[in-house]
Amino acid sequence: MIQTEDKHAHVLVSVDVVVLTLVERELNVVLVQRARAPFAGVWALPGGYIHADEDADAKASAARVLRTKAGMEGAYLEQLATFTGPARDPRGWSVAIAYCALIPLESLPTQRADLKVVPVHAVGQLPFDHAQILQAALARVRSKSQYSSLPVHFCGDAFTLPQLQQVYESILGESLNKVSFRRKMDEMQLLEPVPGALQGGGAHRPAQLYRVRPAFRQELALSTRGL
Amino acid sequence: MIQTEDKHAHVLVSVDVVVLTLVERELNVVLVQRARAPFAGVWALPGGYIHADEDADAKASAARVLRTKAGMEGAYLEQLATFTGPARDPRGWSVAIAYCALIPLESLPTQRADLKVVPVHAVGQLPFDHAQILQAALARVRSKSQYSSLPVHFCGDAFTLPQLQQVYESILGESLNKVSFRRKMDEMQLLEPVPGALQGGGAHRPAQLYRVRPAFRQELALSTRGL
DNA sequence: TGAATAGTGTCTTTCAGACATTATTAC
DNA sequence: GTAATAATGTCTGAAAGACACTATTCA
Repeated sequence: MIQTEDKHAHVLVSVDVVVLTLVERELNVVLVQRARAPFAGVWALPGGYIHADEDADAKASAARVLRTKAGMEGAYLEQLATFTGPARDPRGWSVAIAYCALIPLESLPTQRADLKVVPVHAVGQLPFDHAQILQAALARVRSKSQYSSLPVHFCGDAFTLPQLQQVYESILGESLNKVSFRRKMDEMQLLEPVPGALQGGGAHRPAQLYRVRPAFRQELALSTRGL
Repeated sequence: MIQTEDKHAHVLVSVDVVVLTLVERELNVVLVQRARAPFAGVWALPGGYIHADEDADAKASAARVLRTKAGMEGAYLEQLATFTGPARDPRGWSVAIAYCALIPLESLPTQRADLKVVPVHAVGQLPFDHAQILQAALARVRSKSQYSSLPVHFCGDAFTLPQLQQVYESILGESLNKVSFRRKMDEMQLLEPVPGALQGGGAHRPAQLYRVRPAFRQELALSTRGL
């Protein structure tokens, strides 16, 4: 490394992940108890340093943080924004590359004392600028849910259209027109029926089960005019 | 700084800025000639290191880079995304916080030999991953122009509605319905007429001049259903 | 007066939401 | 059959686009 670079080039860089899930129609966020200073013992967003020797990029760092600090695999991950400045971390000028993860409740590990799932409206104080990062994640998810397939990542492998509509309604905080919702889902060509699979169990007509088409497992589908 | 942090915490961090402007209805990008290695003498996106001792955050770093390396003040700036990995910079694992700047052509400095303005379709090879960053900026600008006031930042202080419509059409690459366009501009409450100011000069009816309302000089206005 | 573009009124088409109807299950 | 929800057909109102017409300037 050339000497003249060192003056400015290197600042503290970490990744922080806002893991969101739906619990009883409410957005919840996953917090972990910090193992070390600063803020040892405090509940915070899962985060960690970039490991230049093993991470292919910051997204890989975020995935590794989820795996090692929250025992979580396979969540949908997208970069949110990067938060910077001298005040956000007591150790000095720092950079946090924030990611947003969406995961079905069933895929969260259970029985971990260092993990908790909290309704987003009931999250109290958070260390660093994690409250601001959480707000940015919520704004992003609510905004993208208006015109994209993002919310399917809160569902498991197979789900019914009424279930998916309820997921959208929970995120957007408003009820949606059933006919319009189905028209839009159809237009996006996001889903395919699971052949012969119906979800019964109630005293009523069973619903067709659907799954996300392979093309949209990693990519989002967009609807031109919203919803 | 605690010893155990140093192993992972510090990686090379810079900001890169995609400065876009409209030249004769074409999106153009500002390139600067790099003064030093790596890629000394090569045309690239303006970029530089974060100065932890003087920058309030990465956005301030980006503004400083524009000021010092491109002689540019007052451009609209928004964070684009952060690009990371071991391969993007020959010096090793690095982080580039990319910003997107929009500026009217008239506000660009002239007569600078180390600056050039290139149509985005005619940009050749770029060093680092700057081609990818440029593509991300173009996708962002084109996408946001479909439903927001973003394109007004390509216009100067006062402009006519036909001029603004042409700016939108240039970015989106399609012609827009005049009546609908004006309805949308009206709904967004983005503009106010400059009292008594008309733009004449042609052999036809002169057009009313408008300016962006103060509330939207930094914030974007959004249109619910696009355009 | 004619050519050119600005600005507006109005009709048509398209799309989203409301409502109603049929389908299928458990009891 | 009755109750309950799934799934779909159809009508209505709102919004976007097409088109035409008026307004204002210069030559």
